[in-house]
Amino acid sequence: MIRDELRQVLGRAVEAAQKDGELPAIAVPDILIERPSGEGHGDYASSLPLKMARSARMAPMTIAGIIAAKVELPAAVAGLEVAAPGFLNFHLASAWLGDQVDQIVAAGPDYGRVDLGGGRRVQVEFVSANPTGPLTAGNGRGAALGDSLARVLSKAGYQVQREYYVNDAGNQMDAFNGSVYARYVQRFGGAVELPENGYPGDYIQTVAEAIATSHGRQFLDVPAEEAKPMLGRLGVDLLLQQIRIDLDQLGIRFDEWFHEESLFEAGKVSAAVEHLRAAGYVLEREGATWFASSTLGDDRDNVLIRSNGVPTYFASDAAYHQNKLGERKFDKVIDIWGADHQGHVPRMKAVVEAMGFDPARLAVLIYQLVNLVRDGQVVRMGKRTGQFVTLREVLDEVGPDAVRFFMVARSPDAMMDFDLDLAKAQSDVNPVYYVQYAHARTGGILRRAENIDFGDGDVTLLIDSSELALIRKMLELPEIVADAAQALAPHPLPHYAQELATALHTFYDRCRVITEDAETTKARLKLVAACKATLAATLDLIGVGAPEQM
RNA sequence: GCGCCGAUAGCUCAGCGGAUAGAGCGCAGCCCUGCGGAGGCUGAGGCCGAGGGUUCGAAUCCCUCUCGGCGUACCA
Repeated sequence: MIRDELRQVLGRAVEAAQKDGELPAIAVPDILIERPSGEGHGDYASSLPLKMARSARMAPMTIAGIIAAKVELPAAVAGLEVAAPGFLNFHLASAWLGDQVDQIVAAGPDYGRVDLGGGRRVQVEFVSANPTGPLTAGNGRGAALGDSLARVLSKAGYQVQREYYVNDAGNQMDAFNGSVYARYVQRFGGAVELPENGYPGDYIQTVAEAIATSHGRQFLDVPAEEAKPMLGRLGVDLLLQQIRIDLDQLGIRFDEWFHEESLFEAGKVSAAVEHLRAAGYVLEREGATWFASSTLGDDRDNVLIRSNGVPTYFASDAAYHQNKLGERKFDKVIDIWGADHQGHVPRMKAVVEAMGFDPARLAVLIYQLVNLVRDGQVVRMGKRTGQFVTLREVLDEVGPDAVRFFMVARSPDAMMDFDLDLAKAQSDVNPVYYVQYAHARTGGILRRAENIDFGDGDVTLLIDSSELALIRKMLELPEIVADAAQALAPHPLPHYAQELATALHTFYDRCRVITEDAETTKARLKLVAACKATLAATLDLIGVGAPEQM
């Protein structure tokens, strides 16, 4: 990446100046290369002289002049200028810019790839919604975020595994089992009340109905305490099936569906507790077994095993993370949770550390919850309340591409009001269609020029301001990928996609591609092909389709 | 109470230490007898929640406050 090259070039220039005594031997601050905002500030800029001024006890402009004199510019850079109050502005050479078009065409769908990961293994665990109900619109946000992040990391040279953690153990399952049982019995006219903290949602009746259809009334003859888990098991399977279908429609495939129950079956949960005990982090108090998380920065201790002998969700989660980090040995594990699990973060970090792992190997991403707005009213979401809008409804109403684009575009930190009516009303002017249209347009041009071989197109003919602007915009993709991978934040991608689409449309409006001028035609076709590849790569990272025609 | 997150154009949101604060939608104009007008161009519209501080420089960092979301269980 040219950005890294400029960083190195500046570093060497400072070093040389220090060696020659033109600059004092102070510690050099991090060299940041940024994209200047205004016109006329070049393609890249650095404020390094400003940052050095204080400790060097020299005027920023003087430092800038010294660095500029010492710097050895790569061929890509046509000029470097010093600008008040102490910026260094780089201008890219248009010959080099044109050359990048060839590079992009050669890279094709691979364009944008950077090697940050060096093949290190990263696991992204996301969605992981309880299989006690359908996915909600809120889960859709975690789904879009997680999958896009996985795509970005993969593009950035990591070996990525996508995992869905199925919470099919614990006392919420008891509540679920009892709920399905009640609806099942009621279906056949029996009088069994929904359990006290059961699931009131209508979908439980749908599940019970489905089981009644496939299995008949056979569970009525089974003692209740045996029938409940059997019915619950069938219910979970049905719901997981639906969850897979929803995710599939969003273009999300998990490499692994990891069942919490398997940890109990293999004795991993008690093993984890014993592991913590051996490490000296377990204490018995009030009849329960506690994890001493307060000694590791959490503000309170946490129960691992209740006084009734039943392990908490936290205990199995400890075992789960031991499995991820210790047994499967991922170099990095990224958990993506909704804001309602935010309180779980400090103890999870603490338990990972207590088990002897470097806590930096675990990153927990929290995304703020989604408020669904319908008829101007916020719909409170939650499977326990039975009041929620399903992902399915949103998918049916707005379509998967718009859902993904919209969900990925928001910073995870920002709470989000998803107005269904608005999303529907806006769907025909949705930014995603604007970007997809740009891609289809490149497809249309190339189809029209099928019989023209533009392989030897001369890129030095691309000199219109809109052509150069488009090339510059395409060159940003690898930087965006690198930044997104580093920050674990894919949300700049949709914004970039829009800018790229605008650059294409502007070019299209100013420059006719297919003309009598064979040479210009070939050069521009090559530019269009490069843009098509860049758009497709960007859309792929977001997880939406890149249609050939619309 | 304490902790985490948010507050930027009429609306939905980017920007999160740099040079005149951006985009989409909406609004007001303009551009088609040429490759897909689901397009392009121009304009109006901002005490960047409030107040202090740090810095050559703050929407961006620190402190206080206001409002909103979430968390603060032997729930998950």
